[in-house]
Amino acid sequence: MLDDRKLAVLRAIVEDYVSTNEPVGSKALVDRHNLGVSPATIRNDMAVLEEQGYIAQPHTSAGRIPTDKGYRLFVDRLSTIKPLSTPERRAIETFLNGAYDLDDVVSRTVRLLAQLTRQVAVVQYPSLTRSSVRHVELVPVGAQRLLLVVITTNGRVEQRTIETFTDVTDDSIAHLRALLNASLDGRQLGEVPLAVAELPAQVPSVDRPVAAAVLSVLLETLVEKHEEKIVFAGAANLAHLDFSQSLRDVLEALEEQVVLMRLLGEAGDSSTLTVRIGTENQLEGLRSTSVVAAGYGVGDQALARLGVLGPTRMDYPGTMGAVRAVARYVGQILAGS
Amino acid sequence: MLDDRKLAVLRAIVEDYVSTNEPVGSKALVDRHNLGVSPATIRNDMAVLEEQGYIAQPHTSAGRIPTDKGYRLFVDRLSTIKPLSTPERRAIETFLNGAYDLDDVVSRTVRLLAQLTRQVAVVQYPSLTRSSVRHVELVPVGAQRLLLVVITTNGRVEQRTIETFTDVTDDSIAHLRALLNASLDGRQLGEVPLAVAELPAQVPSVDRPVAAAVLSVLLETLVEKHEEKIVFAGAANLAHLDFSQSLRDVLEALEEQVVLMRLLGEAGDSSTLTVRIGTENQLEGLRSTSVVAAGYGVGDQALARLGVLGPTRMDYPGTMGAVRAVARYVGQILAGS
DNA sequence: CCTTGGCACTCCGTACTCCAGAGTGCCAAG
DNA sequence: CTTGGCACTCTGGAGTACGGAGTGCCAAGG
Repeated sequence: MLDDRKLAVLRAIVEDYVSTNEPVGSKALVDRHNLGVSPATIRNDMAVLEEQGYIAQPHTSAGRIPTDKGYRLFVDRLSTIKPLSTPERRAIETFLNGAYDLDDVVSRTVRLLAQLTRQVAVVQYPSLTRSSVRHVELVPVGAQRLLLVVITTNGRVEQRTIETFTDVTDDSIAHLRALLNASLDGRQLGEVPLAVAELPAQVPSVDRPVAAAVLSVLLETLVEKHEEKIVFAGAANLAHLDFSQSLRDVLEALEEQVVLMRLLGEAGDSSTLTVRIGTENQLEGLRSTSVVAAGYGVGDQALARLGVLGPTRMDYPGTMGAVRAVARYVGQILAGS
Repeated sequence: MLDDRKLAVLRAIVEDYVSTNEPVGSKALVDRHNLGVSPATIRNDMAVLEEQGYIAQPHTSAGRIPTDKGYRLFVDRLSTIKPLSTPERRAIETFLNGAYDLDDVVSRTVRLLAQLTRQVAVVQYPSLTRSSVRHVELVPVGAQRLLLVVITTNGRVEQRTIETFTDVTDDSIAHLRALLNASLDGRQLGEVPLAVAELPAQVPSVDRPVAAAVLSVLLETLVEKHEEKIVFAGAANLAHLDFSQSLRDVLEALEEQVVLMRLLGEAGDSSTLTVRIGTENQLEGLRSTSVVAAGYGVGDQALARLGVLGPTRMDYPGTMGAVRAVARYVGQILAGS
């Protein structure tokens, strides 16, 4: 269907359009890439590519620009991920090594990725499911309120306040705390629900209501909340693009955790790069943006995802290289901590 | 210098310009406000106002727009803070009451304020200086690393990892933890540095280096880090404004914690509203934005600040009302927890 | 001394036309 | 299948004209 030269033409169109942001014509194409044929020949090829839906022209008698389908073919078959330069690698290292905290790792990562790609970076907090409980703390706060703190092996600390609605004696709290630690210490988070189910039986009946409240909050905290937390950076990089009308939509999407979740997509292997181009991600208002995302984590197991959002007219090889490199490095950092 | 009618003219110009976003002329002015005089008279007044620097015209033969100085006079003398409507108050209540967490309070507050004012909201995390230590936890994490967790009375949890560079026995850790809690529990954060200074003497000399590392991290955590944390929301509200060239600058400023700190300004009384108009805040790129900020906290003591950033052409009375109301309500929430 | 109507003037924004340039599609020849 | 030629289309910028809004000034009136 598409011979080698037509594919070369498509690649050249994508590359030129990405770098110049202007529709590219047949003459410019033969000038900048030595294709060894004349503009007229290119025009014939372009007509075929257009008929098949890989490129389009904004107006009659303008150059061609790639369609989403064209970018898709480019990403899948015509490009190779561009490795980062040495200075870039070094920047990643020095920047991320300074982090002292999970929060800090995430916030540094997102800023780093935004700077590297000059686009909007999005990072999801690592999931806890693969880590274990290291310690549970239960502290009275004010009259009828407790603070529950769970410390996990990957350095994460989750906290929640709990309304008890009745006064609780210090003894009861101490007892409950001891019970929790005895039962949960060292346990993988995935096993927590089972372990928790057995606990109420061991609590004196007076404290049952309080224990129930604590346990339900504990489950909520570990199982649900943290999965959703996502941060972004680099919104300023959108401004110099000519988004104009849809800029507002994009900014709105970035402030919606749920939307960002869907954008980053399902967690898979750590190493897999996902690219969603234009209308491939269903969201209204993100029709002209692409997302390059990857899982990151320890070993092969992805803990969460991170990625970059930019215009469909994006440097895919470079962006993919940056996302992959950062994802790997963050994985190493997390493994070491 | 400026008689009552000239002030009324200035007020009318500000109000009209804010609502229409177009330079306002003498005829439109007498039509919309019943000033009881003719356009020619208004023109004379306008000439005076312009000479004094309160208004300016974009071009000869265009209407007038307020200058920063004009807005300043308007805010100081010509406007009264607009109280929120009942539905708005109710929205604040229901929205903020659902929060279960300090993080949650802050993130809900910032989104609420952005929505109420349809501008960019900025909220600083509450300072810890007025609260007390409720509990200190020290947990081994991996081989040569400790996790320090400090729980404070206002429900905040601070965490940091510490490199020890040597192996530490569980006994040493337990001892150090007991020591920390004995010495710091219930102490106001302001007093912590003094209390900490006395601790090393009570540690066996073998553990001195580790203790020193822990204490220095403890001080850092409580005294420095948390003061800087600031979040924002509502960037999408900037898009529909015609910022165009400076939009990038504004977005960049919003991602710089330090810049946001300076924007919110010094903490003063809880109840004081601060308004910085245009060039009054020295920052490049924020020349055409204004900031309305207020301290919030428990009682009269401000713990931190929150505010709104928008174009100088802003509804000051409405924005000030929203900021004041939200600040008060957040104070109540914090006092109750 | 302030206010008012009249009037000439300035300038913006829009609409319109015109033209060059870039790019295309098609065709016939190699 | 490739290529040069050619007529055609469309965009974008430059130039021009013009209505409208608004001003500043002046002289008259209260």
